[in-house]
Amino acid sequence: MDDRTGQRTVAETAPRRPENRYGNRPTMKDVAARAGVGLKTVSRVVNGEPGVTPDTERRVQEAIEALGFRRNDSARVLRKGRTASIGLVLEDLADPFYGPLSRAVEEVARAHGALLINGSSAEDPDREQELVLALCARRVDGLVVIPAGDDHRYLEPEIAAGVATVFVDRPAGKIDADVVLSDSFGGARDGVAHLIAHGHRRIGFIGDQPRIHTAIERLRGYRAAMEDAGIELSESWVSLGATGPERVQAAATAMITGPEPVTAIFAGNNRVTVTVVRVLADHERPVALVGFDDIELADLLGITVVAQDAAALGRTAAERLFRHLDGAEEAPARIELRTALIPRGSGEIPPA
Amino acid sequence: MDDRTGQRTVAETAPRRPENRYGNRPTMKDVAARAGVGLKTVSRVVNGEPGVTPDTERRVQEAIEALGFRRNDSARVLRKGRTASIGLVLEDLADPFYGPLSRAVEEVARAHGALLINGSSAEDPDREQELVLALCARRVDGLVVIPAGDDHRYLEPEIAAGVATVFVDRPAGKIDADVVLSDSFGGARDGVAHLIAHGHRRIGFIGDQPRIHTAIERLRGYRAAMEDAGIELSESWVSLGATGPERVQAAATAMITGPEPVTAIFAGNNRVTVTVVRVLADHERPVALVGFDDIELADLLGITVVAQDAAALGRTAAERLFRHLDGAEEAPARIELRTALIPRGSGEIPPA
DNA sequence: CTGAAAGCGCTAACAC
DNA sequence: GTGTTAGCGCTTTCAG
Repeated sequence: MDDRTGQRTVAETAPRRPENRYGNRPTMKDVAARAGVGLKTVSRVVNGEPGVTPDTERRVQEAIEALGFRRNDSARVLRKGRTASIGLVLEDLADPFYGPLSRAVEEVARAHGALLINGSSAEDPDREQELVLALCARRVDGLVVIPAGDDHRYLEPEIAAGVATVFVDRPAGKIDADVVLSDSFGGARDGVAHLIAHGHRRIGFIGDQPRIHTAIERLRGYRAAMEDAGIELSESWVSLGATGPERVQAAATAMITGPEPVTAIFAGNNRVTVTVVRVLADHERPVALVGFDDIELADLLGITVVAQDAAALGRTAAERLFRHLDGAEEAPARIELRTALIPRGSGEIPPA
Repeated sequence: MDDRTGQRTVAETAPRRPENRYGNRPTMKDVAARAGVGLKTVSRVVNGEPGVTPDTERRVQEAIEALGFRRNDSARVLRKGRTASIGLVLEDLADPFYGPLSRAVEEVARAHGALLINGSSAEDPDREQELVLALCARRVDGLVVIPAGDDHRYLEPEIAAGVATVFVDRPAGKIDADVVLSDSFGGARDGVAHLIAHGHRRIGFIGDQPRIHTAIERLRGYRAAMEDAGIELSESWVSLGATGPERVQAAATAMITGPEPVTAIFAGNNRVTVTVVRVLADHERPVALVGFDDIELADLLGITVVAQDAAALGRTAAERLFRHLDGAEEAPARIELRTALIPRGSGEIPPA
């Protein structure tokens, strides 16, 4: 059983206690026994605490090495009460808007020594709640939530119990909490005003489902721009609903071929824009287009967009989260990030 | 202190034990005391175990509600030895290739009641190892890894200790482990053969850094196609390296303007393709292009690609992982997914 | 500088 | 049906 032989195959020299449920892993106790020291000394070495002789430390390190010991953070968490992990609940990680956002949150978490648990709500309020509560049961230190639902009172006990929470992209429903979002209203208004400045008056708006805050805000921006220009709008120019290709395609087709055909379309988000671009590509009469959200390759396709910075959204939210975790006692705030209109051609097409 | 008043504001009725580090949260013990039952009975109710009278159950549920109790999974994990979470280490969640992959892994995890912890290695082997070991310390049940490094012996003790591990996109280095990947060699060969079939003989290859397995495989495919066609290739047609825009732009420009200018380019991945498309857009002489990886809007730009299914990669890997966790004793395998050539125009341009 | 004992909140094993 | 006890692997406290 003696293995001072210095073999490289660490795994084989691990102790074989039969009933250990962690796949038979060595514990600090095992390390202590092997190094001939007390449990607490091992703890000190593992955590880099002072007060250990270099010689003792070496012996402990050797034992750790030989046994292939790795501290069990579950036990640590139980004792310390902090998991050094945060949760991020978003709509769909497969959406190109959320990848950079998640990555930005991860970077901030990493800088604070925390891991990130991701979850996709699929825009389903029940699933959002289920995920959030699962994360709370894991005792994540904090939560970044892109809300799917519009009632977050279920989070009140958690927040009261100390789970720092920041909402992103859309405000929380029925509770007072931090939120970081883009200026959807202003961005949409600017985009539509841009189309108006290029001579359009019959402008369509295709947006997401009305229960989604950003959809409503962008629609408000559209209406404001139209009103500012003194344009009376036809309700046949406005379409809200699911952003799947079928619905959007139908809506866009109806708008450009209907009785009062639009000469321009404002697309409410990246998914809408992509589908509208496809529809317009198959259409002979040129129709102008401005889309909310930037898209990869939009420059090559000459798509004018109102860009929001997904990474900045995530970064700002995460930084605020960690400021709370570090003890800052700031009142819930609403942080709004500016959008940027990027003209690339499609928004500058004159009315037919 | 009695609060049978049935107030809705759950948070306020929670007990105020002063020194609890979980932000003062009620435990099962508190619930038991309040419901006037034993600890184990609460545990039974919380976990839906049988053997509790409906009446007792109701009283316990009420106490849970009133206190805002939520089971502490950290303690549960410590006891049970399973965290019901898996880790996914990839290169960069902001890359559109990985979003869908991560989402697919998440869906499988969800179906098995597990959460997903994501981490980005930024293609840095040290960071990959750091992340993987942090996940192991958290005692994730399993690991899906898109390797950045080429030596994974550091994982041997973990795997031996029972951490199920599946590699994706690239094989593990120096250890024998499951891997799920796309047929990079075959895909690249098909893509280049497609260009050759359209009359090209001077074909460039721009790929990722040579330490990345897929880069090498795709280059091999390129060489194989060229050799099959009896084309002797000039080394000035081949360029491997970082896939940042600067390097790729320089490489592409050199190839199309050099002494032996290519009439077609095969792009080794999505990032390369995007940059090459931009370069070719500014170039007067038409140059054919086939890219590895599909890209959003590639259909509108008419980019011919060799598509791999990122979601299928993730799903397959995760399913294999959970099969292991469910006790299947399968030997490490290599699963290769087919790629699909999608002609859209850019690959069918004849040589100038 | 070092170690023994207590206990984090839960579940497993066994009483009653 | 229900409760009691022990203990998961670690950190905290406090004594040597």
